[in-house]
Amino acid sequence: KEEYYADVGIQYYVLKGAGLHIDGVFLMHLNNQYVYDGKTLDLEGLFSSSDLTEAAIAYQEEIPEMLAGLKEMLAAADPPGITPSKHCNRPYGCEFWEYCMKGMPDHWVIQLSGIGQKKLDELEEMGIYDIVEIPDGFSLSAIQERIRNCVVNDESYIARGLKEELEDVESPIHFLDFETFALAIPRYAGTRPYQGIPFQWSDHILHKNGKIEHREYLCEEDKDPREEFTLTLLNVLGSRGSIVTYTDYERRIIEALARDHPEHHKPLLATLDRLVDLYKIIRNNYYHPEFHGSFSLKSVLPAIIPEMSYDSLAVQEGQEAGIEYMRMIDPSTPAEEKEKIKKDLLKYCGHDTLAMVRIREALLKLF
DNA sequence: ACTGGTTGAAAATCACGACC
DNA sequence: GGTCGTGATTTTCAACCAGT
Repeated sequence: KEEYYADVGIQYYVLKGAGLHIDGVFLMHLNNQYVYDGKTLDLEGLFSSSDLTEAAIAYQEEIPEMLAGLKEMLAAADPPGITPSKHCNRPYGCEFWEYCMKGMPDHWVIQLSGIGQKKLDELEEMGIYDIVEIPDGFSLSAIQERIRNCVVNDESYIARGLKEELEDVESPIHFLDFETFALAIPRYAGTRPYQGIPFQWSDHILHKNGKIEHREYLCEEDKDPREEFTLTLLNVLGSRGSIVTYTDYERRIIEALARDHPEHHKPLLATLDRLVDLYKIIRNNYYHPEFHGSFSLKSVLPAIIPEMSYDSLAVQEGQEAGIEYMRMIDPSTPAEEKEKIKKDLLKYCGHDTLAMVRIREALLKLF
């Protein structure tokens, strides 16, 4: 990747400047096609490296000038006058993002879902930062046009098909969410680097009579959780009823489980036909100005159900769940700490599935 | 009959945003 | 960080046309 050249170049500059003699510069890559056999890691297969010696040396001439520029910027009384845009988060997030964003409008043009740098530059050229100021003729995608309309008129968008799609399900309706962790160095036989390993599920089941039942699973031992995960999951899903998820992440995990566990292949594949993606339904059929351009559960939930916020949760996003789980199964974590993590994980995952129940319910009430 | 340019459809690539 | 679907953008390529 582009950014690694600078990274490697600067490391070379620092080490060389510290007096080390450097024969060559190499970048090591993880081979994500490598499958661990469960016994010994084959380092040759796991890693590959590319020789970037020339690129690192070529980069050296840019560094002194760059450093001078950086020093000057740091010594200045005022922060550099750079308009915040996409570059602030690419390739990595900038720690001044919050600070620089303060001056931007509540409905900033960057919130137009899917907008690229080109259109943003055009708007900046015209001095337009607020979605309400976008001129009529300006070319926008269907979804961006929808966002603009909703913001300008301060109203939500409800497509005709929303009710129909939300009701195109069979009872009992399962609302399902998985948590996974992904390790760079594979830990279990038959897995690859960064392969997502599911360790927890939550299922809110809406029965025909309106009763809501909650079932959940969390692997508590330090072992490959997939077998137990699969068995408990198949048991709770049974053979009837739609399975609602948010995005098709769960589908992909189930497909991977079916691939890696031939003994459960059939029943796992049978669940795929029952999946319904609530994210897709909302993206295609509904918008609320408080989404601020994002259809993630974290944006959609507070807009539709303000009282169900994420603030009170110890675990607030998926990545954190995986990290906390690793801490929970770590033998060096004290028992009471493990207990707390367990509670937080169950609370988080259950919160997401209940959120889906409530969102669907609230959207149906619009009709 | 050949060349060069244009057009438009199809395919490939890229960017984005969602999940973990 | 990985992965995937979606939609936009770019590239490719064949068909077409005008001019020689």
